Amino acid sequence: MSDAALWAALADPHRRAIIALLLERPRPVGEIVRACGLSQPSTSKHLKVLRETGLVRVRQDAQRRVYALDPAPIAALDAWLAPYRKLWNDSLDALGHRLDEPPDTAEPCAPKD
Amino acid sequence: MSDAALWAALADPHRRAIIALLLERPRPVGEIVRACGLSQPSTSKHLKVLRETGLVRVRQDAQRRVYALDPAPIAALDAWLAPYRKLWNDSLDALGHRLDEPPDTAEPCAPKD
DNA sequence: CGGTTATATGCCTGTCAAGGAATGGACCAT
DNA sequence: ATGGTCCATTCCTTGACAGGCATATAACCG
Repeated sequence: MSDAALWAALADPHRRAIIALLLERPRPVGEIVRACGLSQPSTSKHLKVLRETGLVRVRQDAQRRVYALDPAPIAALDAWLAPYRKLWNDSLDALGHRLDEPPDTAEPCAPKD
Repeated sequence: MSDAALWAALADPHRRAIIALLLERPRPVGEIVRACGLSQPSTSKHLKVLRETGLVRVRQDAQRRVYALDPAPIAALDAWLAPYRKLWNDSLDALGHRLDEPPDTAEPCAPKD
């Protein structure tokens, strides 16, 4: 469902930069604006996207809105990653072992459906 | 550098679907075309993007091009993820109401730069 | 209250990427 | 050689998104 939204949110480098900023500590909008060199409205729009995907939470502190990272959605990314991580760990093992492969053409590439 | 390219490549749901297909086993283009319901040219273009980010490799087998997953770039994703994974594991620990990391909040949120 | 700070939203424009259709090109079979 | 299969590339159109500017909203301060 929101898996696509999560990927879309993290696809933007500015948004990843914001995420990285908030990893250090929660920050108000103005600080994020100065850090990522965008205009305040653009930054606000990026924050809105991150909010809607659940990647950040807001806490109101007087006139300021302090944004903080919510790591929960990133867990979904890790879950997506899990099978691939296993695969590349196997690859590293293979490198450590040997490089010659038995005929791995055992799979006849038959269409499954 | 190519970190942005990696994110951009994985941002597209069709490309993630292709990656998932290739996780099971290497496949020729025609099979991928049928599996993801796109036209052959569109599929080829997606495969080109995946090729250019190093996510897949091609092996020529007569007239067919057999694509296979290369998990190496995904390691970069895992590296990116690492700090956040730590964070959300801490959150889970906090849910278990065991906060036996007393001086971990020694960071007074002072502006670093 | 009026002014100021801090943030969000709407509108507009340029850019970029995805998708389809048509085409090109490599390889095989007869 | 010729036709056929499999795949890549080009051209074109369309839609989505980012960014800036102007403006609205909200909270503090006097």
